[in-house]
Amino acid sequence: MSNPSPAPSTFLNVNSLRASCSNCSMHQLCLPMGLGGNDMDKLDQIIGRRCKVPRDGYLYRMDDPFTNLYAVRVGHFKTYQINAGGEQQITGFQMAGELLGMDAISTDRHHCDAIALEDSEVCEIPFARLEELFGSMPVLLRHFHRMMSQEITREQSVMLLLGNMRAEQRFAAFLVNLASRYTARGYSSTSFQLRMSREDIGNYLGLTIESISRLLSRFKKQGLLKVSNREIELLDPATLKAMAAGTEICS
Amino acid sequence: MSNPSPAPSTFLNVNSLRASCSNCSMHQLCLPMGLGGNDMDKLDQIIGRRCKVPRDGYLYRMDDPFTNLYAVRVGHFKTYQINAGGEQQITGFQMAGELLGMDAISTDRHHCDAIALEDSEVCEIPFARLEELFGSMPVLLRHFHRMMSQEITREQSVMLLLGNMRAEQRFAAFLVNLASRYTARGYSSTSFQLRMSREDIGNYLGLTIESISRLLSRFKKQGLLKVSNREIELLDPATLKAMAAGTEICS
DNA sequence: CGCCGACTTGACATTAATCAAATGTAGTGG
DNA sequence: CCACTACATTTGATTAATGTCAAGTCGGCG
Repeated sequence: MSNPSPAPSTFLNVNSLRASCSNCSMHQLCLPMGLGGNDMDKLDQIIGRRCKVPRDGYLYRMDDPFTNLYAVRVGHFKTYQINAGGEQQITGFQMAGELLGMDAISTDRHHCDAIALEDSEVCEIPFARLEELFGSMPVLLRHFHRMMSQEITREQSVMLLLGNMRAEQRFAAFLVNLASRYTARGYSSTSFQLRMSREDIGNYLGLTIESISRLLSRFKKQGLLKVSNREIELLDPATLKAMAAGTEICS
Repeated sequence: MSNPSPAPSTFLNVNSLRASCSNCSMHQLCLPMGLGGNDMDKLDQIIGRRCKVPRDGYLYRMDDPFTNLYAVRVGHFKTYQINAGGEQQITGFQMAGELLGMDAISTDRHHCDAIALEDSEVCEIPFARLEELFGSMPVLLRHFHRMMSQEITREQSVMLLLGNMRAEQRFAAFLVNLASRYTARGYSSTSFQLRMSREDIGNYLGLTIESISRLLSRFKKQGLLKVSNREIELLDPATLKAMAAGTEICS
């Protein structure tokens, strides 16, 4: 519930390097997926600065005017909403190759805060210029639609998680989801570091920090994983997957 | 949890009338919003059949191949997900002027079931043909992006609701949301009929049918609303809004 | 009239939240 | 290297919110 209130001064630490999709290791997962060399060049030309965001720095804040989408190049982010009563809900954790800011298109203002979980880098994508490209680059447009659609289905999965799953199941689903995203990026699917605090995990999953801590202890005792601070090793991914899917035999 | 299992035979009851945006009362809320007469005609030309879907009939089912988006012309729908363990989560209730099927773009298969809550009508929008229009109709494309983005923000609000709100707050938010959508459609914001069962409401809000029933009784006793079967009259919308926002003084 | 499904209400159980310590960890300065 | 602080995490005891189970009631329809 309590907001960490990172220093608001650290907005964007601009790096004069221009971003380039062609030589970015994430281009198979990110916006330029499937583009030919020619189209890739055109996209490169509109992509703006490559920006560094320090740990706990804001990438953007709720109600900021919307001008850019951001693609995560390095690092991790969290996005969260706050309502009038001060209740906060983390709506996602974003990693390299994922797009931030699509929720702002509908009103031209950002609907959430985005904060870096570690020192990170993003590519700035001026949305107006991206729209100009759409007319002549159907492959780009199609992939952009897929990315928005994917965000919709991701959120639907979270709705299922928050609306119908027990604590244990939520947490298993969370771990399995992280594992699969790291796999897609060429990292180990069983060993990784949590970039977010227990509190952030709990907030995202609709649970308290104490519940997360207890679940970690229990999973460890059950031999499902090893944990040391934020370092995680999944010892029994199959059982975790079954728990997440709700198909585990008994409990 | 238990699925009503509507007759799967009632897929689409085709009506030979062609849909037309120009004379549809929903065009200010729906996909053609803001289009000039010329563009509207072009959109009309690609829009396929106008389809009737009987109450409890499926508009589409999970894993069906994706070819069309659907705009609700008349009636109401619900969409829901089911996971491997059989857990079900209603992800939305759609009314006239709202678009169904955007979650299918990412994989070319529908990610949820869509069922009519009453006898309804939709306009079929062949997505491949819509994409062809995007190149030459930037206004249409922009509005389509707004609609997808709006769906993302809607789902984020539901995440906040499911992750952080108490039962009472969730239900107030649900009622207030319905009221505002009816207002936007020119209907009363204080008197309307619930098109969905208590069970559906509970499922959507992550609560049980008993909780919904008790909340209705309590709100009635507190003078916040009148209820008779599915007929609702909001007597104190201001307090309901404050409850939904989490800004109500005490409880 | 009587049945059926949808809803309501009550009694009780359970899950996860809350409250309260205790412990661990990282960073800082001596 | 160590003491010290601030903060994050773990663990335990208790409570509160909501779920579960079990009757009942209501309304519509054949």
